[in-house]
Amino acid sequence: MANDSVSGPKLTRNHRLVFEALSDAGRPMSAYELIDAVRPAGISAPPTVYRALTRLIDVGAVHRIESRNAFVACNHSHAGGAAVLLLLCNACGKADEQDAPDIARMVDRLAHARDFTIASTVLEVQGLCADCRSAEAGAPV
Amino acid sequence: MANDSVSGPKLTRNHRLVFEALSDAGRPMSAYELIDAVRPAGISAPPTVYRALTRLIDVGAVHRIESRNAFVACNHSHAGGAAVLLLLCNACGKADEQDAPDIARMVDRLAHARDFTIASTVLEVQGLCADCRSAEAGAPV
DNA sequence: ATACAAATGTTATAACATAACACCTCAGCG
DNA sequence: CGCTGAGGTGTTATGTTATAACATTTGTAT
Repeated sequence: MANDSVSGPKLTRNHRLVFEALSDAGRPMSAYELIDAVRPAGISAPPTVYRALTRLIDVGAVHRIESRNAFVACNHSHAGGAAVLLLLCNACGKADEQDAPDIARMVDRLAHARDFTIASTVLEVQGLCADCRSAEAGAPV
Repeated sequence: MANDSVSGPKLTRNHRLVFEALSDAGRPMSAYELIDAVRPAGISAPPTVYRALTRLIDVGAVHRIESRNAFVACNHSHAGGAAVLLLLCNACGKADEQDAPDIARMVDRLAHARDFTIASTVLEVQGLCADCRSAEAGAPV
C-alpha cells in the first residue's frame, strides 16, 4: 500500500474507512460498490461516501475514473500534482496509473497556445493490459 | 458546419435529427437535453436518443465528453481517427476540439512500453477559455 | 462553557443510462 | 408477389450514479 498515511490534512474515520476499502480492493470501484464495502462499518448512505471520495480526491489519495464512473486509490508518488495517465484494462478491470510529465507538458503547451487556462486534466486510455492480452492469446475459447 | 453530410454509412432520420440538434446547439448537451430538443420531432424516449448517439459516436460524428456526461458534435477533419483533445470551459460550457497527433503519439508510445493495447483514448482538459478569462478579468463581480 | 467551523446522518429526489421485448421497415430473393 | 431476415424503432420499466436540503453532532479554540 503506497498511501497508508496520507499525511497532510487530517482525515476522519469515514475518510479512512473509504480509502482503506478502496485501497484494499486494489482495483477501481464504483461509489455504490464502496458503499457496500463500508456498510459493515456502519456507513450506508451515498452522501457519506461521496463526501469522503470528494475529500480524498482533493488531497490526491484517490483518482476518479471519468470514463467508468469509478474511483481508484492512488498508488503513486505524486511528484508535483501533475496530471496522471490511467491505463484501464477492459478485461480485468484494473487501472494502471502512470506518471506522464512529458504528456502533461504537451497538454499544457497546447492549452497555453489556445489561451486556455487549465484547472484539471483527464488522461484515460482503455484497452487490454499485458496480462489479459497474453491470456487471451494463450487460452482461446 | 463541418459534418452536415457524414457520407459513409447510412444514417436514419433519427440519427439525423439527433445530430442536427446537437450540431445546431454548437455546444455540448446532455442526453436528456437532447431528448427535449428532438421531442418536437416526435422522439421522446431515452433509448431512441442513446441509440442514435451510440451510432453517431461510432461513425465519428459525435464525441462523448466523459468528464461531463455530455455529447458534442464533431467539428473537425478527423485525419485518421486519431485521438482528440477537448478543451472544456467551466464558465461558458463550450467544448473546443483539438487535433493533437503529437500527444496521441506519446500516449501510444507509453502504452506500448507497458505492453498495453489501446482500444480508445480520452483526453479532456477542464478550465477557462480565452473569452471567459478576459471576461472574468474585465468585469469583476 | 461556549461558540464556531467542519463533518455527518437522513430522507428524498435528480440525472444518467440500459434491459427486455414487441413491432415495423425495407432490401434481397424465389 | 410474398416471404424472410437484419437492423432500426417504440415503449415500459428499471438500474445506476449523484446531489439537494436540512437537522444534528463533533472537534477545536478561546
